[in-house]
Amino acid sequence: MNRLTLEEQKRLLEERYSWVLEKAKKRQVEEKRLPPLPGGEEGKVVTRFAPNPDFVIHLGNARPAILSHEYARMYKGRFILRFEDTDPRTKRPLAEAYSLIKEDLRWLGIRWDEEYIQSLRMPIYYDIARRLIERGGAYVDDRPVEEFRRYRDEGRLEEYPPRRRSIEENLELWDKMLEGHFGEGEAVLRVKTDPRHPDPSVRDWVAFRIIDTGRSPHPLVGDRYTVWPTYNFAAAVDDHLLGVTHILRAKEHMQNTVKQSFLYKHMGWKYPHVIHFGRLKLEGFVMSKSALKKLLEEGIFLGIDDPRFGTIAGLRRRGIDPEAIRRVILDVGVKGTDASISYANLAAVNRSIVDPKARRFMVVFEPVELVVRGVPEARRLTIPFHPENRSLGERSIEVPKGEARFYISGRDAAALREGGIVRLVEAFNVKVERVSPRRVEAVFHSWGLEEARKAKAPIIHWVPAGQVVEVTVYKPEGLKLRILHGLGERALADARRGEIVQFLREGFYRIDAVSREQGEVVAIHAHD
RNA sequence: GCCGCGGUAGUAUAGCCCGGUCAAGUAUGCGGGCCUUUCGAGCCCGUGACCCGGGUUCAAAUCCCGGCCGCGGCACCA
Repeated sequence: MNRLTLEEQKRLLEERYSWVLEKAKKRQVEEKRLPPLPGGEEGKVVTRFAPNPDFVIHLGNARPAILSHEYARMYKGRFILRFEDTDPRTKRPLAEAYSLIKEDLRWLGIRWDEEYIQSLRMPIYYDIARRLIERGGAYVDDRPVEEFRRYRDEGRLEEYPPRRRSIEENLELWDKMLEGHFGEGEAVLRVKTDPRHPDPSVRDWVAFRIIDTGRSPHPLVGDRYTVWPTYNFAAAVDDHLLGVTHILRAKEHMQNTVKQSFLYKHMGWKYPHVIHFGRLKLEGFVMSKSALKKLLEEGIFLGIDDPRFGTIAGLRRRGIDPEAIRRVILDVGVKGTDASISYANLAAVNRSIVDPKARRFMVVFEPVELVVRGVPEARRLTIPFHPENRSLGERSIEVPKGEARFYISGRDAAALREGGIVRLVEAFNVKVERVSPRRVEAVFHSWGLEEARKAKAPIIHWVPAGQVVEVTVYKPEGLKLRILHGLGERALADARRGEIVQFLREGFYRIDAVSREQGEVVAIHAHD
């Protein structure tokens, strides 16, 4: 084929294999692209990912992160990372979470152009609050909540006395709030909205409340502040100040968009474009932060990155390639409906990414001894780590002359019949003589693959006795973790921690721990 | 209950804005075959969906109305 000229090759390709071309063309066209952003202009798009650092992120959080990042890149714009940590009381930030989240994002291939932490921007929020009051867009409410609710729910919010205060009075009370004249729960700053808005929660929502940081200190700023902006205030202000043009967020924020737009109106700002998408669920995985926290407290889990968790760290530890996560999220896209991804689907995508680069190793579970007599000569078998990708290298295994001992998997041993021929993959063929539960006896038959084919012999994997490493495998099954023990070939002791490998005929695994001295390996099952 | 959003095969998604080319595309799953020194990969064939009911129209997955179902919100959380 390569002796033909390029022209001849082309012609041949077109005549006889045009479908290959069409397929290739098709694939290019179908390479998943995100739909264009409304009002998206090249070089001018600014997006952000704004996690609460109260825990690590999971697959659901990764969606806005990846989509926002992807859009910023697509339009050659800016991507901002912003930590929203303005509730030291009920959603207390976790000091480690800031860096854990960044680690997860980097692993996902996300790079941010700017980084902000809201708890470090408090003076900015205070300043905007003052300007908002000066514009008559907010008032201090120092009455008990019940009273506010009564007015609100009776549709008489216009008559609510604090709402009717003068700007001067509000400025004074605001200063008092900042000076610490009020305790927790004694005063809030409310944004004036449509007092008759159909959604009561929109009516005069809270922009700032008082949190006793003496009792619940903030991990970054301790008790320096007691007047804290709510999510809606801080996020809205920052989106404007940082020049965010497009907000991509889950639909639980829909009402927040409505609330925040009142603030924008008061300030004369233009609200960014917003895209709301549905929730993303990974079937069979625990996703909710609170549920995860609870499980962790109960023990019995390997940590925040337990492979049974839908956290990014958990998926990483399980052997999922970041590219697989990216593809799945891009495939799910920006639809408003909830999506439920099956692990089979994620696994299929992952397999296609990992398969070309995963080294193959032989590991047998429930090992059964196989004794082969009559090996005609000693041989040093050189076996590549990957059937197609030779750049992954090879290892050699010695087979002695005469009697050779191996281990094969219990499952394969159980399927053997006396008198049958079986091929030890990449080695030779044997004829089975005796099968007992713990031991199989066989006699050398032939070296060649052809003979095995002719005899329709099954091809099984094996491990040479005396040259093994102990393999412990964790196999996540829902919330259970099955533990399997096996024997692996010696070369496995050289695997790198974190490497994703294939155990021949047993599926893909991530190497979780290696102890070369002890000859022990721990691996986590990713998928078949 | 109130406010809002949405419903395409088992799952996910394309198409819906700008009705016909859609007896609906793709991926994954599932069934079968080929290939292969793996039960992996690759290749081929098959399977299977427009929530329901009305309306508009020559023509509706696409537009309109109603119903049903799902989801989100209704915090001094994010």
